[in-house]
Amino acid sequence: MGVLNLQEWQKIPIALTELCINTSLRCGQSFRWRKSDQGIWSMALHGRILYLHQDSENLYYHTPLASDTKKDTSLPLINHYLNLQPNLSQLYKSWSSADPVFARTAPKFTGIRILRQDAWEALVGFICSSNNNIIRISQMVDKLCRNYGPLIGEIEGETYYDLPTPQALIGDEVEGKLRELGFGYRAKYIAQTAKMVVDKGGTEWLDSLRNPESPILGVKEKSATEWKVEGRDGYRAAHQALMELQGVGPKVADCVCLMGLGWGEAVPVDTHVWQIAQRDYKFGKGKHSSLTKIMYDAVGNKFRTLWGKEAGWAHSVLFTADLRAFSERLVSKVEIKEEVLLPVKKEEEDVDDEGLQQVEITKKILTKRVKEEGEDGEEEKTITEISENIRRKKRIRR
DNA sequence: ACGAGACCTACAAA
DNA sequence: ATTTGTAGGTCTC
Repeated sequence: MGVLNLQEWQKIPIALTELCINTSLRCGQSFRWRKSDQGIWSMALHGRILYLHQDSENLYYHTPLASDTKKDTSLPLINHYLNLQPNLSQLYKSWSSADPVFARTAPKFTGIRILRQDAWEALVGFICSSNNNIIRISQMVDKLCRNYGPLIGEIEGETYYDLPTPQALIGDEVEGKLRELGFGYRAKYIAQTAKMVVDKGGTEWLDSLRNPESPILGVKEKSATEWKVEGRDGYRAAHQALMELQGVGPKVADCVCLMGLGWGEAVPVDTHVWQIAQRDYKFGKGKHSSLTKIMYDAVGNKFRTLWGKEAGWAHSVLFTADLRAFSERLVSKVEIKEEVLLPVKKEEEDVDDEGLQQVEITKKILTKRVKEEGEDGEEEKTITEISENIRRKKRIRR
């Protein structure tokens, strides 16, 4: 991508704590954005190619090749797509004051904003997401666009396709073709779901499930029904309707509700969130150790109680912090220098009624070199951890 | 209601 | 060099 000439670009003053595209565009919400090595994000959106770039003071946008009328509509489109209306730092403050766990994690993950994607795009993307990683999901969505979507344009040697409509995916050959393209078992899900969506009324049917407070571009807001801990009625109805589709379980349905239909209270509970719930919110102790439907709903209700109407937004902050690609931000580059095991004692110990046990205690001295990302570059330090290892060995019957 | 397998693929880690 | 595990789950017994 050519030289970044920001003078031709439009800009919106915005702080990184209000929006951080480097995080928001690659934390697994949207799978079509590309980033050039000069830090320019690009994607085909609503019939045009959109470039984005951000520094500490401004968000810059540019629509190369677009007609003047399309350029004129880019600002409202960006406001809509990037969901710039809510005051994010205010929301972070209120989530932090309600929840010490959030308060501890959030400072390193500011500016994470839920995008307002098209419902159909979110649906397709998240059907692809099962048992999968973000890189491959992105590759799959790209293949879908290149094989079935409309060509939007070519610039700087890059071609841009938009997502295919559901109607473009109802052919009998689609499932086989998608399998060839490496979709695996998700090929059937996409093909079936496309047919079902067309059957139910296409993207208009999907949009009928939207949060009326977050309508599609150009449609006037209406107020949603009253708040409940389990989510508003419209959200519950949308979730239930989506679950009828092939390849759409509770988690994918919640992703579509949150990122494609504007229901801020939707909390997708995946393996990451379930682990967070167990580790930091005392879920899964004793009974209910697995993520059953009961537990799935309980986790969502817990977070909605804690964080309120935009619980899904807060959830995404903790989710992102848990992603492998971002975990370096918590502790980056841990290198083990030395590990020493010192025998301390070895003895036999009484165990109630059971007999004698051999007990071996060792001290583990672990020296690590840790690099942490600070404001200006990296900081290196050496950490020494000492832990006691207790190994109970054979049982000796009395 | 709950649990266990199977399901496609690619790529890192052992 | 092969094998194993895992990555934003869902469906079917």
